[in-house]
Amino acid sequence: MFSKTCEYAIRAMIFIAQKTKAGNRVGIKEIAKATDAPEHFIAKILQDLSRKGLVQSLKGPTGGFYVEDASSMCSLADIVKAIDGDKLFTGCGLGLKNCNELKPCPIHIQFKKVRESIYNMLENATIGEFSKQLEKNLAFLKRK
Amino acid sequence: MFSKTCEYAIRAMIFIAQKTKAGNRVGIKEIAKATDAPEHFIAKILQDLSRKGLVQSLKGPTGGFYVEDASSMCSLADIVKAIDGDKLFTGCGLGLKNCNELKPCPIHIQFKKVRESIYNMLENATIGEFSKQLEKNLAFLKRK
DNA sequence: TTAATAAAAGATAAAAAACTCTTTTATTGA
DNA sequence: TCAATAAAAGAGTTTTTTATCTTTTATTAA
Repeated sequence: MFSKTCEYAIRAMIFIAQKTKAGNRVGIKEIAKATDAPEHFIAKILQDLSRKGLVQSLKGPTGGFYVEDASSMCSLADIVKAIDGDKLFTGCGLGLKNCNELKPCPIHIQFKKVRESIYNMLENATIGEFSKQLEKNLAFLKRK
Repeated sequence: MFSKTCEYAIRAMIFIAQKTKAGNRVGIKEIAKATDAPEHFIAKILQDLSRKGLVQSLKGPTGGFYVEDASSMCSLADIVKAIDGDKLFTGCGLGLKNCNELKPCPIHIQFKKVRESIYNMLENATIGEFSKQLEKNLAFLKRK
């Protein structure tokens, strides 16, 4: 469904949002541990998200990653678009470039419905909401 | 959503089923052209599907690929499972191995619904049905 | 103003996915 | 039986994704 890069990104964003709410900035090492992701890899991913404005960061001592108020309202769809692009939401299920209503691929209609339900889910799911769940221990981010 | 390999596989299976209904076996070259796939690559994929019994083939002159009656009832879900495995249907949306009802990841519940709708769609979509659409020119398989 | 800290940036490596080419095997029909 | 045909099998190559390592830049606080 999502690339690994995107999975790491979502996990990291949720974790950072939670820490921000608690009033802390958080470093790469802690993020990597908490989300069970390769440290240098998640660093690259966050660099990218930072350039795109989905997360904020500060260098130096007491530095780290955090999210601005606006960012905690960002949806999973925003993250997925930033990392994987929008092919999941708009592309043809069979990878055909010229698939459309007029010249549909065989699974066009069925696939459209599924895509819409995925999009709705991701669009309505904000990072801030999830970080609440995390805090209440109603959800988890670690693999083991 | 699906790997490219899987997309090619689905396109090829639909095309072969249609040709079988018309009473013909069909060669790799024709399949590659009709589904806009790399010839040697789709050959490998069909070898695999053939070993798994989803498609049949005969070597030599007049040989080619075809589907047994039973195979034309095979669903998209069968093909996806054969090629991509079942991680799309069972895996965690965030790639967590230990995600479950008791210890859910933050998107667990939402994701479950989406996965179920994907599975239902793929399970209820048979190759035979699509080949009918193809024949009636109600659907298409080529990229250009 | 300097030592420590932490992210940014750059370069490289490993693994997986996508794709290609060549040789072998099975089948046909002349 | 033999030449032609077509898939199977084997052995690559290329590209993309995932991951790691090293150096640089920015910031802080002592």
